Amino acid sequence: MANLKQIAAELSLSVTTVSRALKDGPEVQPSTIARVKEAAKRVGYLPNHHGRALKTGRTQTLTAVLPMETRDHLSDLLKLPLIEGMTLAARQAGYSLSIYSTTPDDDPVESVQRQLQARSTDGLIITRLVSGDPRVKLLLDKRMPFVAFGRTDLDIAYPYVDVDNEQIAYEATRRLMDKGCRRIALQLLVPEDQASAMRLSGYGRAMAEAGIPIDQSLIGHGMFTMESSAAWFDRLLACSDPPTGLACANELGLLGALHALGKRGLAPGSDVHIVTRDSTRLARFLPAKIGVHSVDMAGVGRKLVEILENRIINPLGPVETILLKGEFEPAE
Amino acid sequence: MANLKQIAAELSLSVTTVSRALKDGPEVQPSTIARVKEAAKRVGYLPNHHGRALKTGRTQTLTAVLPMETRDHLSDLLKLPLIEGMTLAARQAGYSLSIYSTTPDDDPVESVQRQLQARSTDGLIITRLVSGDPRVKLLLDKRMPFVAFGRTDLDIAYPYVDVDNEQIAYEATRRLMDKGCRRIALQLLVPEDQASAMRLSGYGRAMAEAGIPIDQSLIGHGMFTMESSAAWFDRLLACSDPPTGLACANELGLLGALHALGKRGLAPGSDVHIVTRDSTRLARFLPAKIGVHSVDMAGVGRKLVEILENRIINPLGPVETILLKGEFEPAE
DNA sequence: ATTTGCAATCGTAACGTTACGATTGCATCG
DNA sequence: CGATGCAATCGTAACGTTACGATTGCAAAT
Repeated sequence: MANLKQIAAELSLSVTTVSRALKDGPEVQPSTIARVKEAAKRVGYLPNHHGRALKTGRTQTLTAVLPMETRDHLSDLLKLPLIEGMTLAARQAGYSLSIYSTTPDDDPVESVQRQLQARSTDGLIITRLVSGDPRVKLLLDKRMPFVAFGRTDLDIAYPYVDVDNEQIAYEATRRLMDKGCRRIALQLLVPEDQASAMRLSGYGRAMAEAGIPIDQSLIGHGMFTMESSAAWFDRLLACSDPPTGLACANELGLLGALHALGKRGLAPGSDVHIVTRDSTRLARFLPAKIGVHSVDMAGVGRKLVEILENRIINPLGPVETILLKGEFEPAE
Repeated sequence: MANLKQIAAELSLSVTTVSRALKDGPEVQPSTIARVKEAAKRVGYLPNHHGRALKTGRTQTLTAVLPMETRDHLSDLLKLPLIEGMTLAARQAGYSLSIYSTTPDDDPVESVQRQLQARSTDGLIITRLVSGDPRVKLLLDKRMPFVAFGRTDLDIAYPYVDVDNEQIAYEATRRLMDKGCRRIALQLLVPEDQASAMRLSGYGRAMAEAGIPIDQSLIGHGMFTMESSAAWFDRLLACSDPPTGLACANELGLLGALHALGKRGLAPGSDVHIVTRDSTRLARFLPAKIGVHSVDMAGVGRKLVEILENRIINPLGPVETILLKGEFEPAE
């Protein structure tokens, strides 16, 4: 493998000059730069990542910490476009992206701490923020560049990209009301999950405006998988006063609910009106009338990387935040 | 950040001894080892990744090259469990996993070459093999440890994990015939894609056994997205002699086809029998009778990492290959 | 008393890069 | 003509780690 030393020897230059020439240092004569670059190309020189990292402290690696909801790998599908968006944007910016999957058994704070201490990454992307998320404080304290997908309820400025879950849930609930629904079921993940909390808040706002009291039994927690969603919705449908509307947490929640409906011979769009969030565009292709809030997760991924990159380059720069409105698409 | 030097200074030992003690070197007195480890723990020592990598040439990083089928991030859903399986297994083995997404515009060989030259990874996971895939020869030549998800038609031994697509497609076709189908449509990706080639071969075998001539118009290529699948199947259904059976390429192909069926008011399981491959377990939850070949992609991811790890540790060891049978699950 | 053998530890160099502070050669100025 | 300034380049040290070949101290053997 070619290195600076070899190129230097070949051209009777110093390693320093070669190093500088390759980054167009103003101290080097243009003709020398050209000679060096030609030689570098000829011998197929590529800078050694680790030599550089050791010297500069920069690794050109970003790390995304992604939680798996369940132990057996059945994760929210939005992660796929998110990952693709992040990896592509990272690559374009000259970074490589490392995925750190965590299981429900992992302590989220410890996962972050490990990344911090090893100093093997230039920046961190954290997701699934919880109320008062301790990772935010930790990362700010340690001055590790990071960006969050999602907000939390802390009174600190930090960079994030988030979807306006409150607004989306509000709108979703309103749509269902427009269809005549008054008993509206809502899927959430866990109460600590800040996105779920915001969704609950938006749902509550819409219900309050309509003067409908909230029935706690219609609010489902732990809707991580198709199985849990199906079982939950099946129970609801079996009640004496079953829901006529449903706001799903995500694609998996939707599929589970449809399964429960199908088993009872009920039709989505007539017996029960359904609205869901969707990032794979899957909901649109189901043979069922479903209202869809589509969120461009690949775009979120790109934005996350962009903000993180700025953070790394200029740690004292303005704290960028992005709040995306979901786009509502009525069923055809 | 704590380093060997600091620990050495604190204990009045040499850096060498500290380094050895931390890896339980037999040259170091047990009591010294204990002292060193205690100190390391106390100051929160973690080895610097880049110092080590520079010295040893090992990076403790694996890279998975994953192709995006389309420019706009709508990828085969099997990638999600695959990624999760890989990242978890990599983490357990002490590696971090880097995802290198490629777009249809990227040259696959060049993508691999870049990884090779930068020497920033200990091993490569390549996927979506094509006929006579040049990457296999390249990686063997350059002695870069790698493992493939999928086989190719080269007469060289190399490590891989693959799904028996020939068998799955054969079985799928047979199932459809058992339902009485004779006009059976088949979804493929691209002709070069080796998995598609195997599926075509299995389909052909079943058709030949049943004495049914193959109608090329029933074989759909480019079934990467729900859109393309829907459009294709819609055209087929409009024919004078439409298919009564369909073997889908994957979840997205299935959803697209269901969409086309739904638009025409046709029912899966009666008007058209459907069989699909599934790794997200999504197909099982659709309100439709669908035969499912379920493939445990998280398991595939784990196996890939396992084999790659062995390859890195012992490059001259036996070439491990794994061929997974798909598990057929009839619709309930 | 000197040598030998061994256990425990050490010092140095090296991996490839970059930052910093020299050093050189040459033209220009007073 | 000697001093000054500048452009171009250089040498060295350092990042944190590990490999290799010393070196030390001490007990046992000659």
